[in-house]
Amino acid sequence: MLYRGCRILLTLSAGTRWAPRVWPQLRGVCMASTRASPAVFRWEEEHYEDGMKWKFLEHRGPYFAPPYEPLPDDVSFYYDGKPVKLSPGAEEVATFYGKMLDHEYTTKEAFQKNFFADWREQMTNEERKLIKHLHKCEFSEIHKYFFEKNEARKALPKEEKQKLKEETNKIQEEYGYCILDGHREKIGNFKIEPPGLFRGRGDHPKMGMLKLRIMPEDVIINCSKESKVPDPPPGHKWKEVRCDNTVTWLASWTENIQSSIKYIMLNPSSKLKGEKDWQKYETARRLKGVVSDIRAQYRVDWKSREMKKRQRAVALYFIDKLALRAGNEKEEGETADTVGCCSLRVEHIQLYPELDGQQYVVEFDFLGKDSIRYYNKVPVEKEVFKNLKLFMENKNPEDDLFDRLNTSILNKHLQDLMDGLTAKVFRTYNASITLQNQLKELTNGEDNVAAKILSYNRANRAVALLCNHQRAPPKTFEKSMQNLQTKIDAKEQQLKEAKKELKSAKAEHKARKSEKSKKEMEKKKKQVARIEEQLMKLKLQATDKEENKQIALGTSKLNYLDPRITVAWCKKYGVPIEKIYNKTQREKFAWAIDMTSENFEF
DNA sequence: GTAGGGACTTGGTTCAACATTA
DNA sequence: TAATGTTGAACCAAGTCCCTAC
Repeated sequence: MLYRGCRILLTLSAGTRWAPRVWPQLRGVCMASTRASPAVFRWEEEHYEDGMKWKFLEHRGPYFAPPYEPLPDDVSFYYDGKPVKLSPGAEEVATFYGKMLDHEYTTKEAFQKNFFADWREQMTNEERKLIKHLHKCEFSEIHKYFFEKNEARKALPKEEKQKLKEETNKIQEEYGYCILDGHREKIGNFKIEPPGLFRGRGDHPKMGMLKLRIMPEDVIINCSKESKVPDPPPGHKWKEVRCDNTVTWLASWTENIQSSIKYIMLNPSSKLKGEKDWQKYETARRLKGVVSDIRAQYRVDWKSREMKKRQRAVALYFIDKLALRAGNEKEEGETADTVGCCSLRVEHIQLYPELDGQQYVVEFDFLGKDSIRYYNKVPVEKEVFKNLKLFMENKNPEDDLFDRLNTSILNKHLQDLMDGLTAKVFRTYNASITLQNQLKELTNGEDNVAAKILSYNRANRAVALLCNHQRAPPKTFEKSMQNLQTKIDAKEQQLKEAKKELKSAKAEHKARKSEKSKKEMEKKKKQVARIEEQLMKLKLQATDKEENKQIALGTSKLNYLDPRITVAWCKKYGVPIEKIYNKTQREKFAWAIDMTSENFEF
């Protein structure tokens, strides 16, 4: 077994390029390949005790949001038609609302109500006495001011923009990296979230509430004892400086909306995150080995005498077959009303003994994570159908479907079936195995690269569909589809003409049989072939786009698909990895790109 | 078993940068 | 060169799962 922290020393031999960046526990698997890397890394012999994530951690602390800049005098807020100069605190909150005026949020009652209540808390006594109704408030000048400011920024001359960019880069350089066990690692989110109005998704009861400004006094710093503790901004102090090497965060604070903790953590390209990711897929691969036993077991459990067991078995069947999320309980009234498998309610499913020629159909209709609708009609086994009927007996629509089950019970059971198994592993496993199977099915080795990429995207799409990863169709979708069609039409016309020219060149050659006429004919032939290829590329592009309209591929690519499947596929079929993974994705999956051969099997 | 806190992953939207077209 | 379309990165909300205290 490979282990953390074994020594790796890479040297360059003549003829090789830079050695690959290698993580300790990947030793032996990845030595074969090389890839461009800015440096040769040497990992010292490190022994990490149980639960220890690092030995040395040093960083600059978080980057704070810029302070509030008051509005210029010629920009006014109006109440009941009269201009009112607000106190800085109240004015800042007013600008949060004013900026959002053209957003749908501000039309929602809950948003308005929450905003107004929190805004009034920031007002002075006099302001509170005066400003009593939101509908008498006029933010349009504020809105206009920020809109124009934004436009002006966009219209800045090149040099000015360049200057701004350099400043951003400087901040990134200074705050965006840390030193972890001797290596400079990129931080994911080094900026503290600026104050604003909370934008909860779906029907969130807290939307519009004021997200307070975070001060250094709210922030806990985590770094090692031997490191230089980051300086708080002048005149300020940290809430606490601690040294906890059993966690991976560099800084944290508690936000005021849900009083949950927010963290500053490393970028996915870091060793720490990469190792965890790799581990995740290894767990999913272990599930592959036992999944048939587990499936056999839950089928048996459908007939158990214990109601609890039956519910557990049916829920697990859904999680396995439909890739549903676990479905933790949520505090009522604190968040949008969304559910996952274990928290499904009677009202979320409909049973049809027969539907559209199929038997035992279950219709799911509920809001899942991020209030994304899950709608699906699924034929199920007779036993499942009977059980569901039983679970629903004598219940109200708003009652829990699985009243004897929760995620903790389910996960405890799964832990007994396989070490490290939890509900979400099924999603990872089913997503990855689907990709692998679809790629096998859809890829044609004879195809050109463009067609292979379409096949890949189709396989990716099958996974996104399984996981219900949706997106709002892009605003420009119809138009860009039209543009593409125009291009296709033009290309077809071009092809028609080229074919005509070829035909006459052929006739010409038949008549003359000269070297020159032959050359001319060959030239036309090549031209036709070229245009045909271009046309096919465009058509593939159009198909791809159409099929992608409402489906988001990114989430599965980033979180569910074992990158080694993709890397192996690229190698096997000669598709450059850059065609599938962009720069960020290649950085995140560097471990997989390094270690995977074309023979990899998930 | 259950409530609540804590750490970490997953997720869609928005914004900015880049590429292409008019 | 400006306008427009496309892609990638940033953002931060919303999940999962684990642990502890009762």
